[in-house]
Amino acid sequence: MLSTGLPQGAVPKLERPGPLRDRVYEALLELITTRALQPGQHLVESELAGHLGVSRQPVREALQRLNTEGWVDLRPAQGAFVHEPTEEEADQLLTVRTLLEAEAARLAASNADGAGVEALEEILAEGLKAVDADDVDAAVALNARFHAKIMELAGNAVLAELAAQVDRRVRWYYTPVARQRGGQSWVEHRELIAAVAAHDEQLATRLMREHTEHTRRSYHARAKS
Amino acid sequence: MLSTGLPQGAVPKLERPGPLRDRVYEALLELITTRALQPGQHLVESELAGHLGVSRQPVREALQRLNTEGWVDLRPAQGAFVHEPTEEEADQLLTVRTLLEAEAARLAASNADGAGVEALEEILAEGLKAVDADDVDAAVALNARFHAKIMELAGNAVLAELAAQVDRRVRWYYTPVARQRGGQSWVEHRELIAAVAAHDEQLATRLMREHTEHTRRSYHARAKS
DNA sequence: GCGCCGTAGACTGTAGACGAAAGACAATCA
DNA sequence: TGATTGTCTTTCGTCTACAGTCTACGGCGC
Repeated sequence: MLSTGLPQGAVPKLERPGPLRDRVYEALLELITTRALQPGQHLVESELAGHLGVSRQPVREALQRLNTEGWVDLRPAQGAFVHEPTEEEADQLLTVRTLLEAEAARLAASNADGAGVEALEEILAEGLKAVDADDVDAAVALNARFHAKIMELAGNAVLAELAAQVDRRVRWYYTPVARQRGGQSWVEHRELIAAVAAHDEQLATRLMREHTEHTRRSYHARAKS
Repeated sequence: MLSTGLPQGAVPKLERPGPLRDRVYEALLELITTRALQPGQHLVESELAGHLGVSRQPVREALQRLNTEGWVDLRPAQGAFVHEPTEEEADQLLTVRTLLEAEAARLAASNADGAGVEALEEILAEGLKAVDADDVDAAVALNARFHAKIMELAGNAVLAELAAQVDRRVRWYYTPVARQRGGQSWVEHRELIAAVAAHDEQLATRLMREHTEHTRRSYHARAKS
């Protein structure tokens, strides 16, 4: 028993800066996903280091990580280049995403309890509100939160980690068209929640699969235009 | 047209050492998977560096990569520790593996041509030969090659990469029991090849799912003993 | 004897510097 | 005029050095 008399949870853990490489990683990922760094662009270590006010070392380590996660290509003795997505790769990513999300939906339907369903419905409500208000940014963000919550309810950490990576990259390729589909998908979300609440694994799987397939179709429709 | 008169394909491309970090990565991964470095062990950078005859820097970068791929845990300001697999995590990994392999089987059934099926049958023949000869190591290696070939036939690079990572880790957790199941699985492989050759996607999916589920059951049977 | 505090050691995190390879450009020769 | 070669700049890969932080151990007070 601690005898300090301090409120247990209130201590803010003495906010530490945390490893520099992680912050560099976050910063670079942000720059990439927001298209501030364009696909194919050559990332010069010393430039980034100077720009971020750190040494080259943390930058290198961040680039390493970005490389293993597929955001940048690390050509030996030549440097880092922002990955250039191809049509084929985008399609393959969407296939994998469909797979992972569908499984997550199945597991969520299997595991979800009342509190989980409630949380989903809360996000749904906010999402619909955002759509009504034509707040596309909020709608997109809430969409991500919805899928993340499904993942959480699935209770499979490994699956969640893979899905998070795949999802983020899909979102990157997909941002140009993401805004179009902002509203539509929430109708599908509602059905999915019902299936999860009813513990209907098969239905949940099917709905999520169709849901992500819609996304794929939207993507291809744009790609051809 | 090159006028050197050198034989075109015969030049061995002047084998370059390649980035040091990659070789360190390979070396460490080998040490981990072979249990030379045991789970939970503290990996001291300077020790590894000295042992491998390189500086700390390449070691750090290799550890970074091993961290993102889940082989080691990198506790801030404390160093790298070989990841300790839990029962729960192993189970989750097996779930994901089942998912990925089943999808690969489906895609393989959809895409495979004569040459692909032939390659599978060749591996199968070698595998059965290894089993007959009680050569467990060869059987295990061929098993990996078989699954890798299925992945290749699936023609989805993203899927293949994820599956390779998951597979390798499953194999790591599973090595203690892998040897038991050396022979049994080849019977199942034969059926799978037939399904792929017949382009029967559903059957191929089902067979692969059952196949990997057998693996899971073996694992749990061992875990409880 | 028990617990707390201070100190020392070890290891990581970060920075800076040097050598080497790859690409670009210009000068030279056929 | 075209290709080739030499040089030069840029950038990466690696090494060494220093500062910050955590852990462990010994001494001190209660």
